[in-house]
Amino acid sequence: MVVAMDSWNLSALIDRRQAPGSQVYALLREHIVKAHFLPGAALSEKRVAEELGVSRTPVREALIRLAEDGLVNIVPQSGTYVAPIDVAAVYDSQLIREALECATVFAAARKVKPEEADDLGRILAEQKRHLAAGDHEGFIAADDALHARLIEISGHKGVARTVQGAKLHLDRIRYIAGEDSPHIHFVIGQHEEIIDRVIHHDGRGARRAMRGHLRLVFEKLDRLLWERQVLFATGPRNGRGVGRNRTTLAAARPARNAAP
Amino acid sequence: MVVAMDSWNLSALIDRRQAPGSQVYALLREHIVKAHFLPGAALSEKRVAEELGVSRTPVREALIRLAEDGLVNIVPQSGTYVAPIDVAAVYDSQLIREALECATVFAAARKVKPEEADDLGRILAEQKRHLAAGDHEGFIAADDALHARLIEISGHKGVARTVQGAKLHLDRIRYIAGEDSPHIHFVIGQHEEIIDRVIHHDGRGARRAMRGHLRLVFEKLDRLLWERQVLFATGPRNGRGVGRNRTTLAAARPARNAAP
DNA sequence: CTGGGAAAACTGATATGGTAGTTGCCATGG
DNA sequence: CCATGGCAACTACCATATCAGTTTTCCCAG
Repeated sequence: MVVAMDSWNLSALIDRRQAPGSQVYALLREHIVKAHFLPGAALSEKRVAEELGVSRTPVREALIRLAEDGLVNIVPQSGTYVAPIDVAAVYDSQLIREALECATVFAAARKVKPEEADDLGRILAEQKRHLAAGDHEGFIAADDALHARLIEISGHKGVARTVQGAKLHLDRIRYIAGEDSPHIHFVIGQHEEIIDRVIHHDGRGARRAMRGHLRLVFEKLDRLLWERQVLFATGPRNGRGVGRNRTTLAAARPARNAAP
Repeated sequence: MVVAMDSWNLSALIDRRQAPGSQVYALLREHIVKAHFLPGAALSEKRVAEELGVSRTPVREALIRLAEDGLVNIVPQSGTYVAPIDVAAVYDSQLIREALECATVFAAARKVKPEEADDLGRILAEQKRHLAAGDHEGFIAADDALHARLIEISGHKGVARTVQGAKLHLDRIRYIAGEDSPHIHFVIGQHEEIIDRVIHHDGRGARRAMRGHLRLVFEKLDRLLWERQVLFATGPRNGRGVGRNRTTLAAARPARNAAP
């Protein structure tokens, strides 16, 4: 049976001095990506609103945004459920990330300026420091910062947003997988090579290094995806658990909204 | 002064049998992309709701989605305005589209199956027919269908969504530009080459052809972008027109929400 | 006629009430 | 014991009311 999940531990309450809307979205997204909310869990507007101490309106708006990100499925007049990890969506996300980060790093190698090169070195040093200190959280943050900075240097800052959206689905597995150490040092080395080639305006080399880097990172996630495949969704899912008794199979559903 | 734009001609009313929410979003998006709403125009929740005969709630939700697409700017406690055509965003969109369509067409050449090849030929024939008949609308539709089908064949159907999002900003200029004929025939020829290479499993060739195709299409838009640059926004914009009388310049604004 | 300031009339943001639709439980009949 | 019909409790969806902040307008003093 489904785990009760009675306690959501949403004690990190909303700061009423700021607009609750964006906060609710960010909070729920984090909980879903970090697998605090398991796939299939129901996210009732009413309950979330009560738990967070806000009205249902901002909660509803947050859920709509999450549905666009593909993190929840909104079934009209039925419920909103945390989306299963869609294997196809994960592969799509990997393709998107690889294509965009390779394209931007190529451009970055052309446009990079000396002070930006220094900045890259600084972020990498920081990441090494976090690795040595065993600060996993900081390591991840530095990793994100480095990749984002490379995109920014390419002059296509807006692309970072799209990459971020794709990364959501990759991060969901990443958090389920947990990070194991052996790959980590490879990551540092690869970052070094990418930055080195960018600094020396070697666009093709930087692109090749980036592609290798992203594929190595994905390799582990891909293995996990197959090992625990049964946990995830491969085709169109009906959101609810498998426990149906006798209702006609919900094949012909109204599908009034265009939820992805 | 700003053009009055008293008549919005939103006579295409909402079908109350379906969920209004998605309809409002689609309707507004179309009007913005097709430049029926000009950049800078104010989209008041109240007025749009009255004009469409629905409540303000679904309108608000639609505006939030449009803001995520970068088509409108929501300024808290002030108003929602059609976003100027951001030159940087257009270049970002072009990079995204090129990177993703090249990556997917490469994959499509590997995976394409005979019946899919036939399908591609059928779509192309249809496009030729529309060109001969001077059916511009149909021509565009077939163009979109062809590109979408290629992405689908690659096995990364979800990527189409991201491409569609990027294409929004390109389409905005496309509609302002209007299509002139000389390029059109090049387009057909390039489509032929892409399909031909995909069918013959020539991934690299298909990718090269796709890149050339997308760049040629963008070339004209790019020229227009520079010719009429003054009409668009290059930096952070304040949304409102220039007609301010005496209020202190809204530089230090609360900016409570994280609108892009 | 000009400048300033207060109030009214907007705006989006949030809260809440009512409605249509779906699901699941439970009594009922085979 | 199992299958079925229906009711009750849920859901998301939309409409409406209220709130807080901004902008505009307009009147009056100088």
